[in-house]
Amino acid sequence: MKSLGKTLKEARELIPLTLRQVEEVTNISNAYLSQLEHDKIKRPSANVLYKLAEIYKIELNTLLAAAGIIQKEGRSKSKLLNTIALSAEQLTDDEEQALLQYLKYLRFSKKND
Amino acid sequence: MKSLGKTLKEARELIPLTLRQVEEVTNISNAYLSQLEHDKIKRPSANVLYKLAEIYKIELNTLLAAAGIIQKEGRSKSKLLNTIALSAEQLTDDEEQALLQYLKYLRFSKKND
DNA sequence: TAGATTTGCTTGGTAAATTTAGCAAGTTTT
DNA sequence: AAAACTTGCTAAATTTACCAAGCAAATCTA
Repeated sequence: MKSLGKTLKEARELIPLTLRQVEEVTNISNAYLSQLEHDKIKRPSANVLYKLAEIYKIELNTLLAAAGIIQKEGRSKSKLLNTIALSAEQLTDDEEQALLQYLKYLRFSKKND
Repeated sequence: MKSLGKTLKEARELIPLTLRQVEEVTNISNAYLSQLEHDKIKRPSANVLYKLAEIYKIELNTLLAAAGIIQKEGRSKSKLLNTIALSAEQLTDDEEQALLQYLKYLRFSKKND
């Protein structure tokens, strides 16, 4: 299971945002964000986790699971997939098509091995 | 909107359980539980909220709302993005990583044009 | 090439979360 | 009726989340 810090850092870099940009939106200091990403914080407040889930466009359950608070993800396979899907919101139509094409390619090449 | 403390106290008395019984199950001290029920705690950890939602058999969202962390419900995704997420469910972890890499590449090339 | 900005990070301090200890009012037991 | 236990509560002590300030490496600018 990926740690909370790693989960947060991946989500942030995927968008991508700097620590200070996240600070500006969430009012969570960049210092604290850095500590979170290095797993220095054991029990962050629900407030913080929710704000980050919101800005990173990932499910709160994903963060709760990464933080070891809940065990299983419900039924959606992985949190990375939510990350992929939702962060794709900022892509242009062309880029979205390209991503779909690439997905098709992945699945196709899978069939022939 | 009912306060977090009132929500917790009502839920506990409905079962019913004493503060010390809840403490035994959750490892949250009865002293702290009492403070929670009197709204002395502004930002409880996600850990605490989740454990209490579990033992009281109420939705975590209910507690988050009572704590003023979330307001409403509803998450809207575009259909195309759902397609992406659903298709990606059949991928292996390696393929998932490849997709992530490709998304990053799309983002990156977008930044420099 | 040097100054200015940006970025992630660490350190030190403070306010707030959480626990320990213990009290007062009830309830049970003998 | 008084030990003995239970229950909710609070003050004090401890731990930790969270922030302000500032540093070093990287990147940008002139």
